[in-house]
Amino acid sequence: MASERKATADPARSLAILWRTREPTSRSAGQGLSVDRIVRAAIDIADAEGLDALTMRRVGEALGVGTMSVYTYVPGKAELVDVMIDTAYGEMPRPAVEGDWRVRLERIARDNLALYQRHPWMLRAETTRPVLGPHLVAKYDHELGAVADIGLTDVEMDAVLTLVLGHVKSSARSASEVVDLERDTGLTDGQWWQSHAPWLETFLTPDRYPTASRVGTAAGQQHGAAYGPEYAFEFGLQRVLDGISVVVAERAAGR
Amino acid sequence: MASERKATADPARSLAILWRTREPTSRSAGQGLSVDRIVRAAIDIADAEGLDALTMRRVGEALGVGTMSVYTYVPGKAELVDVMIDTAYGEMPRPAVEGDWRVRLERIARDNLALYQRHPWMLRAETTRPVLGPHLVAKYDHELGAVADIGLTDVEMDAVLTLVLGHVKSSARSASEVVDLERDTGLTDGQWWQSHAPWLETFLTPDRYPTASRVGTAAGQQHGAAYGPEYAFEFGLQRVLDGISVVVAERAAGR
DNA sequence: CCGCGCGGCGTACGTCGTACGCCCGCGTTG
DNA sequence: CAACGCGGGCGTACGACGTACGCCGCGCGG
Repeated sequence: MASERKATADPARSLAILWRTREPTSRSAGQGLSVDRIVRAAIDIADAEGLDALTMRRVGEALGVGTMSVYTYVPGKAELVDVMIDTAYGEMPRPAVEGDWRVRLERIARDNLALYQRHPWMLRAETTRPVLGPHLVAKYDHELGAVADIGLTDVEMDAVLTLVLGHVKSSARSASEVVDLERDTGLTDGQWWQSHAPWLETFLTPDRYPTASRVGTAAGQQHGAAYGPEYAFEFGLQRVLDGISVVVAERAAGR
Repeated sequence: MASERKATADPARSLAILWRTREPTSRSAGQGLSVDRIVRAAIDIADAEGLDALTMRRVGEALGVGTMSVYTYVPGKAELVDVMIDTAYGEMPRPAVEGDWRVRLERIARDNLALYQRHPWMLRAETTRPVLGPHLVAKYDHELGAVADIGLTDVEMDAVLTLVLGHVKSSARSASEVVDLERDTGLTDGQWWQSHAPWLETFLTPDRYPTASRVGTAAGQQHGAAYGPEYAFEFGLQRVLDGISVVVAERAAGR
C-alpha cells in the first residue's frame, strides 16, 4: 500500500460498505465472517499494537481465516481503515447538550481527546478526506448542536467546530507521540530529553539561540514533570474558546 | 519500513547527520554523493510526486547511482526524511520582527502555511517527535521572538507558538487533502461532492440529521466556490489570535 | 610504488498489499 | 430427492518496498 489511506476511486463502493447497504445473505448470517467481525478484529489489533501492526494477514489470522478471505467483505486495506474510523466515531458518547456554548464545546473537545487516547491509530489514519460514514455524520450533527442558536452563521458554526477539533487533534498527536516514543525506545520522555541533552547543549548554545535555549529549557522542565502535552491542550483550548467568545459576543451585540 | 518516520534508537547518529558533524573526506569532496545531494534529490521527488513516490530506489536513480549507495550517507529512510524536514525549515524566511505581536504571529502563521504548501509531504511526514535539527532550532528561536517581551512566561510563549503552528498545520492538511484528491481522482473538489451527493442525500436526510444536513450544505456551497480551506484557516487564525490577546491583555494589566 | 580503506553497489531476503483462479458445500430449483 | 450453480473461502504468486551483507576497484598516504 502506498499511503495510510488512499483516495478511493469508487465512492459508491466505499459508501456502500460504510453504510452497510448490503443485507447479509441467509448463508452467511450467524456464523462466519462479516464486515463487523473484521472491523472489530482490526480495531483490536490497531488499539493494542498500532497501525503498523495492522496487516491484512494479521486480521485474517486473528479471525482464524485465510488472508484473502478478508477481501470478500472489504475491497482493500484503505477501505477497512475507513470503516474502522467510522466505527470508532460510533462509540463516542452523545449526551444531551447542557450548559452554555462554552461548556458544551469544552465537553466536546474532551470527548474527542478521549477518543484519540483510546484509539491513537486514528491520528495517523485520518490524514485524508473525512470518511462520510454514518457515525461521522451523527457525530457532526451532534457536535453542531453545541454551537447552534448562538448567533453564528452556518459557515461559522462549521468553522468553529473545525477549529476546536483541529486543536484537539494536534494536541492528541503530540501526546500520542510521547506515549509511543516511550513504548518504542523504552525511555520515558524525561529520559529521552536527558539522552539528547549533551548533544543539544553543544549546538543550542545561549549565545547563538538565546530565546530558544531559555524557553526550550523552561518547556523541557515541564516535560520532565510529565505534563507537557496536557498543558498545551488545556492552554490552547482556553485560548481557542476565548477567541470564539469574541465572535459570539459580536454577534450577540447585533454585528 | 513500518511507519512514515520511526523513532530512532540512536539519537547520536541521527543528530550527527542533521548537524552535519562529519567533515567531508578529501576523497569525496567535490564530485560524488553527499548527504546534501541526496536530500536535495529526495525533496525534489517528494515535492513533485508526494511522499509515496519517495523510494530509496528512486533517490538512487535520480542521482544516477545504485540504491544501496544512498545508505553510505544516510542510515535509513526515516533519517533521510528527518533531514529533509530540517532542510525545508532552513529555506524559510526569517525577517526581522516588526509590528506588534499580533502582526508578527500572523506573519509567522502565513510563512508556515506557505512552507506546507510548497512541501505538502511534510504534513504526512511530521507525525512523530520534532526533528531537533539546526534549522528547526533556528526557526524556533526566530518564532519565539514574535512573542517575546509581551509579558508571557516562557512556558506560555512556547504554548502560544504551539497553538498557532498547530492551527496552521491543521489547516494546511485540509487544504492539501483537497489538492491531492483532485490529483488522484481527476475530479475537482466540487465534482467530488457532486458525485457523493446522491448517496449522501439518501442517508443524510434533514429529518434524521437536521443540523448536519443544513450546515453541511452551507459549508459545501463554500467548498464549491473553492475557498473552504482558506476560510477555515483565516477564521481559525483570527480566533486563535483573539484568544491569545486575552492572555496578553491580562498580563499587561499586571496579572 | 604498494596496500588498504572507503565509496559504491549487486544480490538477496523478508515484508507488505492484493490479483487470480480453484474448490467445496450449501440453498434453490426441477 | 437429486442436480446444479453460486458465492464464500483461500493457496499461490507477483511486484513493490526497505535494507543486510559482502564484494569490488579506485585513489590516497606511507
